[in-house]
Amino acid sequence: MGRSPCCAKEGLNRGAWTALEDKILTDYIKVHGEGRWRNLPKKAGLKRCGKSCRLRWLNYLRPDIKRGNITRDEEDLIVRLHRLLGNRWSLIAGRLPGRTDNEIKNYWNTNLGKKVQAHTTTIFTGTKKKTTTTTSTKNIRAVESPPIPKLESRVVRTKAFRCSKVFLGPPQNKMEQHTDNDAMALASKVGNFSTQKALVSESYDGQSSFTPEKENGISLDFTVNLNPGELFLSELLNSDFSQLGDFDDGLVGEVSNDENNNNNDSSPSSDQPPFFPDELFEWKGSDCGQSDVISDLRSLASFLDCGENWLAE
DNA sequence: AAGCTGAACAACCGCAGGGCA
DNA sequence: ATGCCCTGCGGTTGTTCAGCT
Repeated sequence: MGRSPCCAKEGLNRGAWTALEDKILTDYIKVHGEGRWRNLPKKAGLKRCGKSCRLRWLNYLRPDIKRGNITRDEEDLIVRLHRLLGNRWSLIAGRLPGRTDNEIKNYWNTNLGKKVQAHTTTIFTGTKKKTTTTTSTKNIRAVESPPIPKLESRVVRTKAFRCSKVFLGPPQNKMEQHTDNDAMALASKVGNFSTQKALVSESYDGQSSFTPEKENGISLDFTVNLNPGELFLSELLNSDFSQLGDFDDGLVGEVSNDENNNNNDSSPSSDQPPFFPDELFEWKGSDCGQSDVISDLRSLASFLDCGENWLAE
């Protein structure tokens, strides 16, 4: 199918926005509201493309934007969420009121990514490498920050669709059957628990199914058909994980079977195995790397438990 | 003081998904 | 079912600025 270009580039301003442009855009949005970005520049009298206007508004002009340094709490949250979500900056930003995905992405790329990388290198090699962020005053915050937990590749791949109904397909083997049943038990136990959103991928027949992710030679292949329901990742992040059991603190950053997993791409952007609560892995005695996953979930849970306070500020 | 280097961040670009006609 | 539009997302680039030599 054809696609018209986002905007005709001729005669449009590019680069940094001027104060006047900012004012025009802000005034227009105050009057007409957000949206209709494509037509906005023409109506507002801006020589910008709609995309540019949207970006400028969302990343800079919005009144609820929180400017200033990323706090340690925010930094910690970013690291933890990134560990689980990967480069899902918009999702991460959704947990950081006033912060934009662009800001978080930039901050990650310039600070946290390096720190995490350095930390990972240290873990793998046992040697302390000098980081690149040591001298600049801009990086004082980074230097003062505590060691960042190792970036693990346990990333939840998310898609924003809902799931409310679960269908148990015929078990293909014992382990898969067990997992299915546990998943159902857990889903009913925690109500709105919404890992489904993160765990499932949509199949072509309109149903959703767990993607048979192969990790460490273990197939997680089982099918759970889900209709769009009420579950979102945000709900997952808001879920009361305490219902899942007593979670310890301090699990983030623990080094587990990395040696067994180092065939994984360290980049979180690659497809990653889903994470599951403990109940899904009573069979976890097999060495298939799930302890990391569980650790991540626990970490997220404990973190979110303690993190809601400041988030609510 | 001038040039160089790297960090920080704003902005751009291309792609994908959803909605609608 | 198809095609188009709109929007959002993530990766990348460009610019500015501070620190260092």
